[in-house]
Amino acid sequence: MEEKDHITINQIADEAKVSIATVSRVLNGNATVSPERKKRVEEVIKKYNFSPNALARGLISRQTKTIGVVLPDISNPYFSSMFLEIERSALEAGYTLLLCNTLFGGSSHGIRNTKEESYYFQMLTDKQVDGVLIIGGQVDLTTVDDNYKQALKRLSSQLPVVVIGKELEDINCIFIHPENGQGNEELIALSDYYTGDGYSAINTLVSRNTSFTAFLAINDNVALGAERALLDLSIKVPEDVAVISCDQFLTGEYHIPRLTSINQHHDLLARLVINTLISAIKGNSSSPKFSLTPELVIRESCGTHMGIR
Amino acid sequence: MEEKDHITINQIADEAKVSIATVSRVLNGNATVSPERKKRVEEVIKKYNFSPNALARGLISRQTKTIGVVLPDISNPYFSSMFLEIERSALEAGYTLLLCNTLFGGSSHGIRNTKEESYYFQMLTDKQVDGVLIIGGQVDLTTVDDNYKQALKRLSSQLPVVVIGKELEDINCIFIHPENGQGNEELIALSDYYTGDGYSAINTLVSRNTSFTAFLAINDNVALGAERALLDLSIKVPEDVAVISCDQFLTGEYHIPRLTSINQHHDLLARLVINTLISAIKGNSSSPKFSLTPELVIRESCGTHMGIR
DNA sequence: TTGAAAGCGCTACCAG
DNA sequence: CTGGTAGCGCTTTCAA
Repeated sequence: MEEKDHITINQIADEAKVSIATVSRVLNGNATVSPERKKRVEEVIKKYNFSPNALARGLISRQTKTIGVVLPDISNPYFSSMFLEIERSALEAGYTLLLCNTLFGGSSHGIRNTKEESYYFQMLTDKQVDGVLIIGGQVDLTTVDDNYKQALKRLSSQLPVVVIGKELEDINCIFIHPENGQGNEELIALSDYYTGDGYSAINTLVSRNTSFTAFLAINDNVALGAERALLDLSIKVPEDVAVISCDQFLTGEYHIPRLTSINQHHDLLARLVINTLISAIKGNSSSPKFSLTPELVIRESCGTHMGIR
Repeated sequence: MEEKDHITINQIADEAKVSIATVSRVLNGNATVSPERKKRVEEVIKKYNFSPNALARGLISRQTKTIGVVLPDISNPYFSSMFLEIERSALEAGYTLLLCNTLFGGSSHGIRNTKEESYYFQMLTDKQVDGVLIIGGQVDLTTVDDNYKQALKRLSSQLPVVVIGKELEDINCIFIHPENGQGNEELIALSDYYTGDGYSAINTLVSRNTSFTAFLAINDNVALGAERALLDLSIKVPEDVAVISCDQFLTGEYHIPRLTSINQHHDLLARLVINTLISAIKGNSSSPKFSLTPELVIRESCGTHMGIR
């Protein structure tokens, strides 16, 4: 690409016949500048469509207005819907998001990254993000890898970190963990977030010769896989087995049969975590008190339209 | 958050008893440093786990190793699968991605951002990204908004931009546009990428009193909505109408009925565009020659398992 | 091979 | 209210 000329604060100052300090002042609007000079500067800024270099700014102000988001897989509706909510709140507060998919546990598309979490953590600190949001991944494991703990500990010793996941001892992050999976614990056979997992979960249950009349999936994808498996086994939904999901995506409404879901208010959770992080960035490091009451959204897949319950 | 001490190249230099220039040299490994000094510096770096500030680096080297990705909606499987592929290639080349969802046309979750494309473009240039990748959105419209064109023109006059979308005159981007929607043009009623669009498309077709025996959806979500609509109208899939999608996601395999799809090799497209952008960043601005031949993946929804074709 | 020093573009302090 | 100036942390000449 050919050399593009770029305008700096110096050229604006020159042309407006003021010092760069004055240009900086009108740019930031925090100090008082005389009306004439201000107008002159603003005109030149507009003329060249000047906008200050965020690197130089960040270097001195020590904030980049950028937040790192680390999650397993953005192609999973659970994470993408969270991400969109997070992005919206971040935007409102003037932040931009650096997204890192660790692809921990693989992805729905068979794509794998080779970097581990610590790589992303380092990169994010190098780029001087103002804070990091971690959604699931390693932290969801029963036993968390020691290297990961080390990396997370180091990360959180350098900047504010909010984690959606269960608390780890001796690590200075804000952990936010909505209570999932209460009730209906009779039969559990799930391992992951994907369609294939729902499919094999049903097969596992059936091969165990256990009998069940309801299936609670962690998300819509898993529910879809389960329904497919049930059909393949000639088990009818919802006559023989009711299927319930835990997502609240619009597609549930279009499923055949329409999916009954538990609304866990992911949107609220997303807003909660990003706002917590932003306020931590601003110096307020208290953990938020919250409670998100799950809510059942009844549709066909649990059998209510047939009078079954 | 309490003040975190941060280590700089100066402290490394002090402790290793060399100049900062020497530390910089071992950091970058481009100039020769005597073995003893090099070892000394490396030890101190390791001791403090030092990693250089990317802002300072970017300010002087004029590259941030960051790429902006602007797309309508990451919660749409088409975009998220592309994004994952893009991210993988970017990572391999040492780049990080700044993701911007314009939510142009709304999102599958009803979330809307209030910023328009030009806002993201400005932010990306401010943050000195090395290049920008634009996937769909405004560029997909029949008539592109003038403000958008202006913004895109300005953006591409400052840094390399690769666009997946149809070419716009007089704008210095690299446009890459896979040929979609060839054949089967008998009846078109689609407007967008979402499940609801598929649902209403079917209703539109039916209300027009047109008769059709096949429905080609732009993606799996639209196909799902169409199937639901057909069922609601007591039209059987695939007996009465065959449904075909253009995605290649794993969930298609689990649909009821299993979705017949056209594989358009989005993964290859993703790799193509990111590699094109990276090579443009490195100074090679030629448009790539390519052809992606779509491939039909036949499953139940088109009726083949019943001997229909 | 090495260190001193001049910036990258900006903010914020200091005098005036 | 204003301009000069000292850096932010780093890379890269330029001499030695």
